[in-house]
Amino acid sequence: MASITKSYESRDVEKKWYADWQAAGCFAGKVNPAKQPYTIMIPPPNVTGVLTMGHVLNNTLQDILIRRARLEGREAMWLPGTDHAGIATQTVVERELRKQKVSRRDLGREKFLEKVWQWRDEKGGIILQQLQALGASCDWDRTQFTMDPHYSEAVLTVFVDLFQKGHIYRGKRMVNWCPVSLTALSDEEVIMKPAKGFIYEVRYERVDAPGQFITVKTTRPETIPGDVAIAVHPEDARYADWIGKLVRRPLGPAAEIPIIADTAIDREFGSGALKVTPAHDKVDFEIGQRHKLEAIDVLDASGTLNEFAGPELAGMDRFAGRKRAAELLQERGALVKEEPYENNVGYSERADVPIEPRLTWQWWLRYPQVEAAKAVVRDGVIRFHPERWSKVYLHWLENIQDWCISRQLWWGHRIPVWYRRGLDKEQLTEAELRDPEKVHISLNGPADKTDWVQEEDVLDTWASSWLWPFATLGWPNKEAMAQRGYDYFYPTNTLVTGPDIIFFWVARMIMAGLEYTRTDEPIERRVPFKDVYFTGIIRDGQGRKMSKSLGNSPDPLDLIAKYGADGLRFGIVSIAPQGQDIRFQEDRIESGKNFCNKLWNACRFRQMSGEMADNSSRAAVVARLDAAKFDDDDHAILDRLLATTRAVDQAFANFEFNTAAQALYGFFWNDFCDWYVEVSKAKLLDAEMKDNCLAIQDLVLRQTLLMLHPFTPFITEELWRLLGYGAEGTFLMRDVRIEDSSMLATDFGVRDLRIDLAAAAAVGRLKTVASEIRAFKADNGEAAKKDSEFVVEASDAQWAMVEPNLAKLHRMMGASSITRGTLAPNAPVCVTACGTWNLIRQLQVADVAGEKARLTKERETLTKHIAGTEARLSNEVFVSKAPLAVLEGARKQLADLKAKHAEVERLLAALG
RNA sequence: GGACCCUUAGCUCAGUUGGUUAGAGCGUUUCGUUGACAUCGAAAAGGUCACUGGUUCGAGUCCAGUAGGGUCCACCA
Repeated sequence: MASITKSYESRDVEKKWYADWQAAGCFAGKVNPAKQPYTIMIPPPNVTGVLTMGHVLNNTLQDILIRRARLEGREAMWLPGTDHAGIATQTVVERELRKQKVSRRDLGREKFLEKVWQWRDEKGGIILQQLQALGASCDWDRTQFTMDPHYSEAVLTVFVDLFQKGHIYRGKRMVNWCPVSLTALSDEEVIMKPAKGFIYEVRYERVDAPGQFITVKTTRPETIPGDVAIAVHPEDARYADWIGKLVRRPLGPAAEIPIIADTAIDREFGSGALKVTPAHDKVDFEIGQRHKLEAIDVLDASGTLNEFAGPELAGMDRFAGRKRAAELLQERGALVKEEPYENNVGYSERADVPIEPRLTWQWWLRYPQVEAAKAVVRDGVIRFHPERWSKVYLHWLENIQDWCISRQLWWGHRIPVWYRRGLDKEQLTEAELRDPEKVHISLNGPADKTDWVQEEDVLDTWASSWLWPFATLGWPNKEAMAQRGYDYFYPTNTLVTGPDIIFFWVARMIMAGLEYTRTDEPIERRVPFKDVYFTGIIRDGQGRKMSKSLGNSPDPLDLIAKYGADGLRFGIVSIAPQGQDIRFQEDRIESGKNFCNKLWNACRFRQMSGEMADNSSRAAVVARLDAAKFDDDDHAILDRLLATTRAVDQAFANFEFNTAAQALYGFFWNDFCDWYVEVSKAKLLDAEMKDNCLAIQDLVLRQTLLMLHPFTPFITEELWRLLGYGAEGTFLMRDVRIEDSSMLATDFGVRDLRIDLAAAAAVGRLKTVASEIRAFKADNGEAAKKDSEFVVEASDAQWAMVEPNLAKLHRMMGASSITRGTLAPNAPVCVTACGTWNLIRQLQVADVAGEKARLTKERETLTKHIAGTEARLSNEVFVSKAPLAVLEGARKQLADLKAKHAEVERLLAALG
């Protein structure tokens, strides 16, 4: 067996095992009726994406779940893939083309799409390779792309179906228009941001009464040429005699526009009058509809003012136009006031420019299954972790708006609608849209394509990714479904994602799942997943969101090189409490690495401590335990092993991964390494004790590696092999079943190894005493290592706790001798639960005053605690109401405190 | 305007049915290289758990309110 090196070098280990796992097909999920399936669908990253810290957290958690499920004997399948990410990808490729001074329109649609595909094949999906460096155990043979042929078929099938069911319609409506991407966006893609600007007070002169003005407040004077009315509240007394009169539009082509009354007007705002510009504001548009007003569009698609804005403004960008408009108004005496103003402006999520409300023809979806989608979350068929996100989810569904699913892009699923050639599609009525003579809607298009013209628009990317949980399993193609195990793997078990896409993706997947899967079966079989775990957002040291533009996100690959994939994984998970945002700290990643090194060295120590015995199975290790040789420490460590196993089981059940990681960290580092391994050093010198002690170490290490494997897969696989737990050709990740706490306990029962809890408690006391003595030594300027002489004045009961552990205690306390006797005069003294310890020095320093001060201080502390405890115990209501355990704990504590207090008193008296 | 979250040690944060003297990591200080590990060990200092009330024998934990920070939703020009 290879010997273990002095420190853990992650790089080679990671490379080797990942390749071996893949070669052995360890990641493949296969239909296996004998096993229970466990499925996760990766949230498909954008095909343009590169690995961020957010991905690291999210995918580490998925890998933890999937690896744990594998160890628990389930058929685990984690399906990877990428999303075609319409706008993002198209933008990237267009940017590259621009470097060559080519625009997509120069190329034309077909050629451009060829370029995009070429880009995807060459540079897309890097992120999936990066995930491999992280150790992600995805079933790579199943990798999906949302524009794979069969996936596209699913997307278009759903479109056609929803159209036929009447959920999809075409309508000319106000949309969020991105003047940079030149496409409509859904409400979810618009981010409201406070924007600093100006608000302008503009006056409009009455036609029938020159010299009389009505003023309005606006932040967008450049749209005044598009004004078609001024609206006031019908009950606003100030304007009662204005309604129905005409005023002159102060900018743009000359026009006289009416004063109208509408209840949408807020009388409190500004002057209580609103300029109505139906083409450029949602509210105005609605007012326009109600009053049958014309909508004058003064902007073109890219946000440039057009001829309807008048010759003074035409051709100007909207922001330049705003400034110019204010100047023109000023010149004409129409500008009453201009003051700085901050308001909320909608920005395009992708292009990060203010969106323009724009009136266009778009395709819309009335969501299906809204009520059912609410019910499954409300009723707990799908559980959210943390639960509070369900409120956010339900609130959105309560106020759901139709979804604008068309995008004026080329990269995406082209809408499967064909118009009869020569038809003006802008003029189609709802009835004509459903007339097969005029409009053809199908998967494959009309037979005679020359007679028809296909819709130019593509579908919103989310209108493909909402089918992810089942389209990836072959839906709707029966053959593909059978081949990919749809029946077996759907519904999936857990979705791990960020709360930021709860509307974009989570809610929509639930609706799609309910609409398209197993409609005749129970609801539990139709939902796309059972548990949704929402991660926190990773922030930088200053609490800012990590983003490319801020450059505050470390490159995970650098972190992997520096700390190892396992170190990174363990570090990030241990600082990620459920559902809380995470402030990234590199030192936590470092401590993940250090933990790996600790694990490595503990195993190294085991290997150096004695011949490796039969570790080939749990039973083999357990068979090597010898109950007759158990001492207190053996009981204590097995007790802690059981407790830790239980804690980890529980943490997994509750999706509390940081709790599990911390439990493992604390157990392994403090209980095992700092105590058990240290006391082992004395035992290993004793031939009688050695074999049993090593068997215990082997058992603890085995169980620890199993529990840690989902968190730190590489190092655990390596050590598993090095310590002989698994044979060549087998893998911890695939061929081993993890024991839960009850299985472990049963094992002990079979071997008649009842864990002695009193012994475990005794070790706890001994630890405390060791710690007290070490502190005592430090207080007295004695080096921890230095061989100190102790004389202990102890009762028989106290000495009985010390004597059997003398060998260990010598080592743990740095003592050359520990003898029972009477206290020496003038020697520093320490009162413990195991007697009063005297430190005998080579050079007696009679610091009576200092010793007295120390003991007096200790007595004060004790007195205070005694008083507190006595007060509680003398409270009758406490005694009658508190549970027995609490009561007894308090009594025991009081007795201990009093004994200690008496001893300190005695020592003080002796000092005089 | 509505909803949710956060406020605990110098820093970043745990603290899941209320229960002894509130924890961890990092940082700081002191001591330590005995063959697992200096990516380490031993120890120390450091907190009126944001504030004010309330419920309770008992509150960091439950309730109400206040202050500060954050997030999401919302058509105030």
